[in-house]
Amino acid sequence: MKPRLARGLQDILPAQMLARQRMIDVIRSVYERYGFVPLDTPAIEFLDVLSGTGGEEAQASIFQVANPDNQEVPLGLRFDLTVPLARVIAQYADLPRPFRRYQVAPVWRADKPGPGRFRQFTQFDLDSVGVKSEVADTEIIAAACDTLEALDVGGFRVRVSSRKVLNLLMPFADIPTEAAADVFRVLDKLDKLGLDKVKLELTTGYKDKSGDTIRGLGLSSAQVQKIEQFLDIKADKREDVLVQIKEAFAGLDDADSAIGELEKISKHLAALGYDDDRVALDLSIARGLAYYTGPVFEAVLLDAPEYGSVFGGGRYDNLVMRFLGEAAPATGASIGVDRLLAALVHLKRIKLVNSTAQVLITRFDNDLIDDYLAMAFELRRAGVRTEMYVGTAKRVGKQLKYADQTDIPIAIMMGSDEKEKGTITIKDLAQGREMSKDMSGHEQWKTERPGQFEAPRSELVQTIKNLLTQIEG
RNA sequence: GCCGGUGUAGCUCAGUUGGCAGAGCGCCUGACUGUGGAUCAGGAGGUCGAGGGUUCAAGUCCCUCCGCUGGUACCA
Repeated sequence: MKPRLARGLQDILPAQMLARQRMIDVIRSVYERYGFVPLDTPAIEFLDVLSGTGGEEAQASIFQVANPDNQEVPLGLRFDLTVPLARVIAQYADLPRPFRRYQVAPVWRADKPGPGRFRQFTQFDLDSVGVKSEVADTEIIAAACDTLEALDVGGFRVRVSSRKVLNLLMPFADIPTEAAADVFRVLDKLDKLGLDKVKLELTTGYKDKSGDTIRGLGLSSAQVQKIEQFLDIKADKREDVLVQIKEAFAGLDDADSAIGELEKISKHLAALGYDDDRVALDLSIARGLAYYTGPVFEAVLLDAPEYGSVFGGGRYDNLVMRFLGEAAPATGASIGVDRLLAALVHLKRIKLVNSTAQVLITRFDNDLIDDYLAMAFELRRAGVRTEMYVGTAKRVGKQLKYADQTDIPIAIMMGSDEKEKGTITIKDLAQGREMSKDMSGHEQWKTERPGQFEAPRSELVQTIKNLLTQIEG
């Protein structure tokens, strides 16, 4: 049997897993600071529970699971965390409302995999169910900002739009409402394709590089002109954008309430200190749009825009109705954990390391094994993450190399010399590596022993703790 | 899903009109029997993605499948 994985699946090896866990811990702590509570649901749901919203095409990208009890009732793997949340809301009538929950879990989509796009990936979701007010949307957007800041991602921008405001485009450009989904799907490509191609796709269509025919929507030039006018609505300041929107859509039905929503969110955010440089109003984001009903937003990293949206969400007031019959207003956001991690590694804002241990105790002399064990457990009991070398390499050189390869910063050595003196030899591997750059030959290396010093055995814990604070700054 | 590119050592890749399977880095061993770096000397490591076909002969040409990749469609 050849070891292999099915298409679009990946293993997450320790170095990446460690970075990812740290990321998840940070996100969780931000969400709990907002008072959100955790939820978990099974990976497997009834297929009809999953596929209700999207119709038949939606089913195409659901992984189906054979039902061992009844083949007539098929099962599937969840493709997001929002639909299971809607089911939970509808199923547990006595859950407190508002229900504000976070959930981090893998989801599956049987789409074509691409770079940074897998068939199993982990989402970290945050949702408020049962709140109609814009305050809930504001909190979600603020939490997105706080999360990105806590993750130290560098520059980012949250772009906020609104499904309701976008809907105004239809009467504004005199386009039938049935065409809305198609128009938005095309407009969503603006970033990727540029205005010229988008215009072609709105009207006559064109042939792309690979020779594929892109079907046009057949809009008139007057309609496209109106769309262009709409796309011209942009400004650095949220207030200026709001003024432009109001001007453009004055007099249209529902314009006041749609715009009012955005205005309130913008004002709340301003009061909290989330300024124009972090949160912008930008009508060019459409976010798939399928189940969104109100404000929508997404966040991009300014230094890695090619990674696309790393954080996105919006209001979806009708999703729960499917199960419940009554409306349950909801708003939320989702982080693509693996995509964000990939972007941060790319930006060198996360360093991948291969070990959890801070200290490696080398096995210098097998007769002293009990001394080594004693040191290891002394450090562990003091809270220092410690590994005693348990591999087969007898030579200390190899053991040090192992520490190097696994990114363990400190090595401890104790042979009979030290034992007699009551001391230990401590090596700061990173410092030694740094100092060795200026060394001429092996003799100097041997005599100077860079990054290495002796300390009394009795002061083991304190010495290591001091060195760790020094290293980890 | 559709159109194209690509697959050779752990990694990055070279490989001529079809004619003995290669390099750099990494890894292992030693110089250095109490020390990760550097230097030097050796060494291991490949069913050339898989299967089939053409040929005296296939990494090289042809077909099918799989993976990766660029574009496109989809993305609840």
